[in-house]
Amino acid sequence: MLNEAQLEASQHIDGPMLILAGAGSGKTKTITARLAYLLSLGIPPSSTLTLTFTNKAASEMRQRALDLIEEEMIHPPLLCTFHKFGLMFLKFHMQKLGRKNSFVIIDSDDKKRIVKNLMKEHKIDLPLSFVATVISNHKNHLIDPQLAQEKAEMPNYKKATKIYEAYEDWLLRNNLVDFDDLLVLPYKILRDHEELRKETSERYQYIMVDEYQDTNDIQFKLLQMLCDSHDNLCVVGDDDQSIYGWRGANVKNIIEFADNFEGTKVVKLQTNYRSTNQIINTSNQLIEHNRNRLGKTLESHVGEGEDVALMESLDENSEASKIAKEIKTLIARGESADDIAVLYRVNALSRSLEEGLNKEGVNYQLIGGVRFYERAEIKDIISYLRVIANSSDDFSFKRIINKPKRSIGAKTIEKIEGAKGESSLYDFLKQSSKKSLEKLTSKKAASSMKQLIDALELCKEEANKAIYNLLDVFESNIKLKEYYATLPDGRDRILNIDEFYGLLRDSITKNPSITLEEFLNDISLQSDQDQISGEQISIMTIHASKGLEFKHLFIIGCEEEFFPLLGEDCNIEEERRLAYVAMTRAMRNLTLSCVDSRFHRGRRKHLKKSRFLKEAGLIEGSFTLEESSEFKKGDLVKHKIFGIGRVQEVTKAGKDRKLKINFGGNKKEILSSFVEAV
DNA sequence: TGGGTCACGGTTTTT
DNA sequence: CCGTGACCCA
Repeated sequence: MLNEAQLEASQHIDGPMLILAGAGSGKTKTITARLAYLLSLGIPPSSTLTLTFTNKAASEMRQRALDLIEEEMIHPPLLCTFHKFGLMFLKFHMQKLGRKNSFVIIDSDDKKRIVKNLMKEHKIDLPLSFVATVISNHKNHLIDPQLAQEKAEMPNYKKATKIYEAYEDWLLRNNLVDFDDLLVLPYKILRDHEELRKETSERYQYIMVDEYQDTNDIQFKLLQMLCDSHDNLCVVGDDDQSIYGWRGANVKNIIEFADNFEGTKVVKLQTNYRSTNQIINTSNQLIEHNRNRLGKTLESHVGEGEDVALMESLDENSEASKIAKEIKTLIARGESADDIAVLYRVNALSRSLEEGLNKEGVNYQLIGGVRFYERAEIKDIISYLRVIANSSDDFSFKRIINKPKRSIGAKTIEKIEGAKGESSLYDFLKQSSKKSLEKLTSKKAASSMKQLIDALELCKEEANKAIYNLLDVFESNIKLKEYYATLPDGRDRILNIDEFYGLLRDSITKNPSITLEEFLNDISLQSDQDQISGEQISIMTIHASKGLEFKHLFIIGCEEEFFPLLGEDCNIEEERRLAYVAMTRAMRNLTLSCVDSRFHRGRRKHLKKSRFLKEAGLIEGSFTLEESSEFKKGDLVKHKIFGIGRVQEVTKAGKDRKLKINFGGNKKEILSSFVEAV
């Protein structure tokens, strides 16, 4: 049954609509109801498009929508993530950019490795994350390497844009695309092809977007293109739950939606069906400290429950053991394990928690962390498969050329790269005779390279004719499992490899006509939530908990520095939204936990309680950062002699504070009483 | 080429 | 603390 606002939203047909849906307000229910309503009016399923943030959200919605629809459908409505949509679009239209559609998607780990290699090659030494961000930002703002080069002023940016240029070139030559490309390239194609733009937007007459608060600039632009011939765009989101600013998500998209789309209908869903009064009140109190928001107050429909609990511990070990014990009690009481979760702000906190759970014998599953597809052995197999699917992929080829060991080291690769000219490593080796390779390198290396190519050729053949047998051919020719068996932690690795093989066989069974390329692209779009399955408690970062709910929830690490996580460019409002998201995952019991000290990066650190605890009304007291020191990191201050500078570090000095201040490159340590705020 | 030791630096979050 | 990369010797 839908409530009044939900019904109103679900029965709106034409024109733009913004659904402001608070946490637990039946957002998914409303969109799926709307989708079902549109179809019941006779709108063909194929002319709807629903875009989500994760695969899990997409499949959940698909299931729920199909449940609402009576008749069988030949073409179910298209429901997928933005990136998946981009991928499908590129498969059809990549040639419009003069590129092949047999490309393979690289993940962020690959991207980092490529950037790293390029930096080495160009003898540029900058932080990897900085360069990666510069590249991503430029791509997402449609600034090509040449323009970036012209615009860059600071030397570091100039250097970074050089890498940007080399990186784009590398992707192009190796027939690879990264995550950004999946959105940027479709946008460029639509922008430059009016006919196609018209055709595409006419095809998708009704577009819905979930989690709109986390869309970025390019997604917004892409949506504009898709709405070229109509304005039937319905977006759902909650500005208070925008937590991906660091990845380029722009809260403005949702805050200014009504300004961007004329005649927008706005519906607010403010009744919460998930959490008790206590949880909602605490969360509301917290989020009211944010200034940049549209403003809404959630009301609980569940009624009274237990108070939000605060757990204080001496250190991370006693925190973990207390939580493990409470969880054991809950389970003994008959609660189901999959109703219980523990959340943390940073992955680093999972270790002590895991130890505590293990000690108490609590089964858990860690969502995220070192991801399955990023394990070395899995990446190795993926690299093999990539080479089999796409012989231009030098990056993957270099990863596998000496794994298992074939006595092909850096020297040999260098020589081959020097000789190969324009063709890819693989093609070069394939075309060269053994004799000519022997002239280039050692006899041993030449013959093992030829052997490798022969084995891969066999795999290629098999992949094209009977993909199901590929793995057998692969294993008997490459013997990767045998190699891993010799390693110290070989047993786990073999298990992972078998699991991966199982996955591939599984998707072949589900879709017998799948190509290797399709399989590879599918797995790179997989997200962490896809692995959740019941009977174990879950532990994960707050980001990974987006969209989920748990009856009993613990949030650990509620200390200044860890949460809010205070870093270089800390966005305190986003941290607060993150806390809000975390708290509103809880249905019945919410426990916030903090410790006096925590062991981190080899040191024991003394910590203050999180300001969020105070803001949420859970503790009294006057110890927040603002009150304990007039100045904090990032503040602008003025000194009589040195002028204006920025605070970089605050340390205690008796009663006073010592500030490390950067006066335009000139760094000084000064007592806080000698400067004033600007 | 490959295996060993040692110094260093770093993760906040992810499609 | 841990993992990576640089460097050295067999």
